[in-house]
Amino acid sequence: MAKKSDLLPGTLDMLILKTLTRAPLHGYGIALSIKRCSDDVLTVEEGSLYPALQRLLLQGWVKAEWKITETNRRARFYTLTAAGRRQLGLELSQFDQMIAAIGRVLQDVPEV
Amino acid sequence: MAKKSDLLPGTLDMLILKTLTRAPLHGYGIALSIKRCSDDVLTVEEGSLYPALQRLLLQGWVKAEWKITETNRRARFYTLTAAGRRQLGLELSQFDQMIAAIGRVLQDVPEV
DNA sequence: CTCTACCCATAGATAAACTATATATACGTC
DNA sequence: GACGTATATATAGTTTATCTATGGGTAGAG
Repeated sequence: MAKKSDLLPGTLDMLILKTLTRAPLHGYGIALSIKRCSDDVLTVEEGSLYPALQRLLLQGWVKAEWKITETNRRARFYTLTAAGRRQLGLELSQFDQMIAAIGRVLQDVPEV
Repeated sequence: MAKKSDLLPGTLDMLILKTLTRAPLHGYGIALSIKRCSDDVLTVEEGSLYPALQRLLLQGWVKAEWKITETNRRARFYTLTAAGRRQLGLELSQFDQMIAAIGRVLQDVPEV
């Protein structure tokens, strides 16, 4: 009942960019990382992840190259670009501002 | 440049329901209240607000009646129902959980 | 009588996320 | 050697939420 979304809409790009600040990763690894870091609260579906990566590539915020994984499979590894790092900074500050603003609305005296 | 949205998508219903815990309000008043509470960070556009109110009515989370405002105009005043109060509780807890999860992903050791 | 603030509502566009599906490989096990 | 599971990428099609752009209308000030 009422499981609206696996993510907070509007936060996926930020989460991906942040994940890539640690190390280049392939798509599958990004999804796993976000899932694990969030203690299974955030699940990035494939149908959300790969289109998002295409967007980020197109914007020049990440670059990609095919490599072989530790498990000996072909995979596209994504690396954060300088522009991507700037974009992450921007998104983080906007996110903080929004969350703070929402907090102000939510904590405003309940009439009990 | 990169002003994506006036709101964090997925949070509008919660903000409206929360606003109505203080007192019944008409649509215009709800929008003003959210804008002011958030120090002008959150702006609820009319094209977002009224469809949202229709959704909430349809779900039975608010009820509406036409009244006359303090400024002597006709307006629909929305009141939170018991179901709406439950829904708000649910959305608040899911929101908290999401924000906490996102926080864990975002604070996770930057590789500097 | 005109302007501003107040008030409601919908149509259409856009964007982001979802479900479902397709493809493919490495490796373990039976 | 057949089969299942975990790994890995990708797209098509749907849904949903928000936005932009409009339309209508009233009260009161100047």
